[in-house]
Amino acid sequence: MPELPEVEMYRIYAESTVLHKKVIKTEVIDTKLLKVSIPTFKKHIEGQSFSAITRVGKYIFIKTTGAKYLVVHFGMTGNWQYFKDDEDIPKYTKVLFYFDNGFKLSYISKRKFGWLNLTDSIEQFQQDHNLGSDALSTSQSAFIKSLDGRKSPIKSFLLNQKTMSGIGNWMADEILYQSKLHPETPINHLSEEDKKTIYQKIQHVCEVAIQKEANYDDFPSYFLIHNRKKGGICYHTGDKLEKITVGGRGTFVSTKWQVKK
DNA sequence: AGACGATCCTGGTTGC
DNA sequence: TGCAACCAGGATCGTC
Repeated sequence: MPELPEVEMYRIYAESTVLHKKVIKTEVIDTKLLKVSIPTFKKHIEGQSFSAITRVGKYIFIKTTGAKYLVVHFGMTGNWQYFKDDEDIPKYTKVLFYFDNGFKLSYISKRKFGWLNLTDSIEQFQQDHNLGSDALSTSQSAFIKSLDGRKSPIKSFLLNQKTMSGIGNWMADEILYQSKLHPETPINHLSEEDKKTIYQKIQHVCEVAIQKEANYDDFPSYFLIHNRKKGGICYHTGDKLEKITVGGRGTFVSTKWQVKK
């Protein structure tokens, strides 16, 4: 699932393929994934070049030489691909960008959970959509302060993009596994030490995942992700992982390793 | 305001 | 083997 590290890879991919290229035409194959009308979309994208590509959480913002930014979210099965020959058009292509060098960029979405949008500025978009700062650029003090007065399970908070963005389901499980904390632990039961640990593990998981280019197989062996499946075993205790639901999401937990407070 | 459950969507997996 | 039922998940919306 594209979470912060995967989306960072998509950003780098776009930077090395479509940055500074001019869009001569767009083709919207599935209008449902477009948050603006097709005429508005075409008006602001066609004829413009992509001048900068940044990422906040799981969102990518492509600055155009026009007035707007193109906002891209990949949902749970999204991707994009740069290609030239028509026969190479990827399956599940939903939107196509044609460039003046003959290449195309396909926005791919298998389960249609992603979308494209336009915005005047990144800050404006963050305000309008309650999108907090990127997990990698949130300070420890801001993170700890944002936990004040909350009682929900810590995992639910990590999944919430409002104060800190980029963490999705597998990362939340990974962070809490490495923090040795049970995902259902209420925030108000966490010690100051726990909060610091969680913050550090957020940074650690993000950094390692990006360094390994989001290839799960290359992650260190103590990472939960290798065993995050039915019948998976805890790396530390050798016990079978439990599958529970937290915040409405499937959650893997090693009950002996991860303390519930 | 914060918490929480339902909803969207469809390919892949599981179960009979 | 074939088909139906279920599952996955991020963000959003409505409700308490």
